[in-house]
Amino acid sequence: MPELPEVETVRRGLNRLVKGATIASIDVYWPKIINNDLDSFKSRLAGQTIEKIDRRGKYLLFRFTGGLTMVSHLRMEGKYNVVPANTSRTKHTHVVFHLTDDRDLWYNDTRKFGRMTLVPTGEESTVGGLNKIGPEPVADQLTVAYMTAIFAKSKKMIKPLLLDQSKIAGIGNIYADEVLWMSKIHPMRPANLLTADEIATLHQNIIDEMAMAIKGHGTTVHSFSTAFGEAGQFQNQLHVYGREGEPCERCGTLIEKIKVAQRGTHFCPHEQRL
DNA sequence: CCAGCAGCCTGACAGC
DNA sequence: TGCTGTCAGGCTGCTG
Repeated sequence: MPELPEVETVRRGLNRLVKGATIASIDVYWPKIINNDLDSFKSRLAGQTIEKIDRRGKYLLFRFTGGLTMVSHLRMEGKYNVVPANTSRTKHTHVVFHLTDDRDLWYNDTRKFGRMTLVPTGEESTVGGLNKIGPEPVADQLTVAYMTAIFAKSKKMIKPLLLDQSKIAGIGNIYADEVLWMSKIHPMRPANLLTADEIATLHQNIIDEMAMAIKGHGTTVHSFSTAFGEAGQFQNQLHVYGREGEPCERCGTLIEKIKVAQRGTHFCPHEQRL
């Protein structure tokens, strides 16, 4: 569930299902997922109530009574589920939060890449990538002036720059390809060579695409059958991601897939020129 | 500063 | 069928 629209969909699902719930106890089956001392993580959360779940970029912020925040990053495959108490866990259930209302909140993660960190509320900006995270991709926080300034300073290729969470929060591999196609910009173009018109177009497309994807409840690439984010419909509205070999919707040229900065990258070689 | 690459993990899929 | 290599929506840390 990785990019911002998917994480936002999970956040909304969690607020609907477990806001106000109280943790009775916690079982952890893959300790590396917890960045804190395990016993302290469990004992500090026992008895705490979930006030709400916030989000910053791709990070979920569970706000607890008692002034605690649990920062949770899903990385590639992390998922939350709510199940009846004592449901037998699956091979990919690595953390179980037992709630006091006869339900369990599961954290499932096939590849075990996700991480959780418990900190005093207000200190979440010390956690991992949150200490240097860029503005959210919404109109009142991400401005054309800001993008113009950071692009002018960088000769890096535009795609890896869009994926850099310290520059703009929340964009991942799917939406980076999508917004570059919409903006007719080659993914390998050095950022400092974008024109003012291209930056303005890209800025608008980033904001519109994120909003549209949230409205569509995110993108579901693999067909899983559980959890909150999986009602995602936005995969039906992708223009280039996963469409290599298919004709570009605008010009008919076949979409190509290449590697850019070690990431699979889809683009139209006719319209997206270097 | 940057680019490149290994590492973290498991599962799905293509090709032999 | 089984084996091998590659790939996957992310991020960190190391190297040159």
